[in-house]
Amino acid sequence: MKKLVLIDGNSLLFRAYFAMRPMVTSKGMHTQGVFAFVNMLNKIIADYEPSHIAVAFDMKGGTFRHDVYKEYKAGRLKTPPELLSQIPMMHEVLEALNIAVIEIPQYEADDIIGTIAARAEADGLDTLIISGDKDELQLVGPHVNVLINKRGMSEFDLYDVDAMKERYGLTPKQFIDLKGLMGDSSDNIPGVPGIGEKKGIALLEQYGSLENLIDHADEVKGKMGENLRDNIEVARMSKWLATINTESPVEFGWEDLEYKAPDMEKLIAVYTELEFSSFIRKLQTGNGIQTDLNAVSGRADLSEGLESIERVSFEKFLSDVKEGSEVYIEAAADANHLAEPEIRYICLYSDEKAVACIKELTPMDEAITADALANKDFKLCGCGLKRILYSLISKSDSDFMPYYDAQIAEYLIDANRQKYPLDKLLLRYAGYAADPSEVSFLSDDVSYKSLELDPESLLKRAYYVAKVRPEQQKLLEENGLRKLFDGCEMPLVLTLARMEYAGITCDPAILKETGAELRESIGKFEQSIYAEAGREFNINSPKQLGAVLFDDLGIPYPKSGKNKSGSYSTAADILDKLKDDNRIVAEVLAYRKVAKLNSTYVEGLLPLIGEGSRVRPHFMQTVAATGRLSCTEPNLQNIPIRDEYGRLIRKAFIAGDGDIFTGSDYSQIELRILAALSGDESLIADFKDGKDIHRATASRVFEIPEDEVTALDRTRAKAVNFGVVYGMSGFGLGESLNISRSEGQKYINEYFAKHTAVKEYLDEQVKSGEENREVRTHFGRIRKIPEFASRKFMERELAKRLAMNTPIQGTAADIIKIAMNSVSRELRKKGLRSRLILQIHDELIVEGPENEAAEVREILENCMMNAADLAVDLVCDIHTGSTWYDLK
DNA sequence: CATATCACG
DNA sequence: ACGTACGTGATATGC
Repeated sequence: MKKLVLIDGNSLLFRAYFAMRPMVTSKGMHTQGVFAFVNMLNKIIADYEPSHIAVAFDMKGGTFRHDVYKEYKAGRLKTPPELLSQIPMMHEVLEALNIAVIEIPQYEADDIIGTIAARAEADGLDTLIISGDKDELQLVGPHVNVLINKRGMSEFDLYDVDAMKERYGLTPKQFIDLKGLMGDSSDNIPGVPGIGEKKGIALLEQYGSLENLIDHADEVKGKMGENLRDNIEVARMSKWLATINTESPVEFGWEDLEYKAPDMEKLIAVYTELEFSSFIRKLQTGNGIQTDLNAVSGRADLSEGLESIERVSFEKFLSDVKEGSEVYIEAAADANHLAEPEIRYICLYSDEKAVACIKELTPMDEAITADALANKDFKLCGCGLKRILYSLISKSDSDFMPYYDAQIAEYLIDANRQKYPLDKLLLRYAGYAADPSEVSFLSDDVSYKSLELDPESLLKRAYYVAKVRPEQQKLLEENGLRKLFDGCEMPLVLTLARMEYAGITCDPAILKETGAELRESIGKFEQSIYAEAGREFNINSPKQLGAVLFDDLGIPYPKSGKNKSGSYSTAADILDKLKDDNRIVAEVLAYRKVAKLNSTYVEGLLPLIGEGSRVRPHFMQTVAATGRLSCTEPNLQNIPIRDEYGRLIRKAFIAGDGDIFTGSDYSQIELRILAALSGDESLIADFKDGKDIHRATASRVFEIPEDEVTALDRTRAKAVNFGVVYGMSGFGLGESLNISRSEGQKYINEYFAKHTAVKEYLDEQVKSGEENREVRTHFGRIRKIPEFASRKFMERELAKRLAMNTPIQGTAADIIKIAMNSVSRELRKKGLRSRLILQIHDELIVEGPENEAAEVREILENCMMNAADLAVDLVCDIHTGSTWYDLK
């Protein structure tokens, strides 16, 4: 039996687009519609095994229906440009898949499908029609079934004649009559007023067809009968509009529609452009389609290049490749942050000379090798260089030069990505679909397993980075990111490696002592809470806690709804409102504080203390979308400070013998940046005059003299200042100040009335952000904001806030990164033993001998103040102390 | 593995 | 007409 599949391209692509979260390629193409469509297509073909297949599309311009009724489909929302641009892509994919695409001017996809289905019926083919809307149900017949896509992309309803009867009580032909009566608001087909699906079906059950109903229109009673008699012509036209034309001028032969194997070369090219790596991998692992991918995917080219590399010894490599050359490097180096790292192999590759070496190292020659490498001043290229540099600097105090890191480059191109695996970069920039067997050593968490990798795989990585680089670098340059990359991010790779290797001493004895006190405190609160509750339960379980507080004890829940999982929120801001009236609530809050300190900052930290009692965190350079760093294992950027009790944790972090910490933090850096970027005269003047910015803001906004500003005024102004940076809403401000939404909004309005330049600046960020779907920091760092294209209100609102916040937070991140590089460089240049050890977003901490502290202070101040030249000065507060706690 | 909570800037 | 301030990481619970 021959089986035909007919697909309504427009309606399914539309469905596919809205069923998926946005997918955007590195070049900014939106692809989720095509992706979901192809996914569905693959499934249909696998499940249904058609002998013939075609996809019909609507064409631009009017249809024969518009000639009769020009309001046809009027009032439709404009198709989003992100979807529109996917229609030509879809055509390309279908062409590569060798699936017939049919479109005819003046006719809709429905008509094409109806016509082909009619011909199929006559010629004895079984037809399956797939669509996203129900118009096609009228085509159902003994040999024609219709699949209607429900929400998601994987769920479908199958309609045959019986299913039609069951669902609507109608024959497929009567379905057209129903449309004539009820109309169709999405196509702007009027129908008879007052008749919807229910009444329409009832009438058709009684009279059989629209025509017969019209003949007996007099019999219909009441208002409905009146409406019907007044709209007979409307009903006739509506039915005509809704009728699919099964005699459209489609010219085809069945041989044109035969299902054939895809054009692999074309398909891989298209998938590559769309960055559909998972589809390409599926093609490779077979999945029904057999082909020689080596020949078409470009892999042959890469492996040929790889094989033609001349292999030399490490010594010969150093003598052949001249000093200062670009060298691609990879290493089996574990960058162990608990003990001294180990380097087992080093691979070097010169793309220019097409030579490579693999050197196996023993603990004996690690240092000599690292020194020898450093002496050549190579420009080091790789993917994830920080790990390699960490291990190299642990063996040699020489200088190394990170020059091109593909992971960092990709982060600058698109900071929203969660991971930057080399196989994705290869596909994107070298058109090379990695073999599944390669994916494991191309993933971006090789740092955890690099020691187990065989040297050939390491060399492959180095070589692949060289193949990624040309196109990636081009994109970097086209986006104006080269300066940020060369001048800031690449030097930072080494700066961070040095910071990580330095680490900070954390005294486990002090920590354990604190832990003992905390555990005692936890026990006391537990007993007291159990006593008040009348029973024991798990206080750490928000679910159980909510039940105890709001059900058992009957404390009134101060919020309107419950949260999404249907339980009470027991978050601190909720409990805060209840703690004065309920002793148990206050105790729960206190319990939470000590429990948090113990689990995260005592128990969590202890196992991360390594050799020499030092903790060595990982500063992550490609995580935060704004350009900030993040810090893990342990996260030393969120060690408690706000509460005195938590702050005591910092006493465990102590400077080395004879050493001292010097910490320097930028004063109000984000508000200074806001003042500078917006050019707001009053803010700039406040900073020039060295004023307390929150007090000055309160004075101006609330129109009271500065010396009459109360503590409450200042608190409120401070919240407003925070709010401005976050892209605040009346609600958000209200929430943070425990005032009403409208009162919050009032403050915002008053703030903007006094700071029109700030208002204009933020509006401009939103406007250009919306236009370009991205914003930039002062130093040109890009954050793409695809949320602007969302059809969800909430996400579009988020997009606006991101557009306001990112340039500010990101510029601050740029500035401190620049400062870090110069601090690190200066300290080494001056031959000091002091080293940069921590960065906490607006603060740098240096550790070193006490007798260097004065010079360190000067270096910190100079480097931090001069990191940027803005309309507002950058000011730092500097402190010293022998523990982190004392750094205040 | 997702959710809730809470630590920091 | 919709839910709500920006950016992170670690821990515990519970499906």
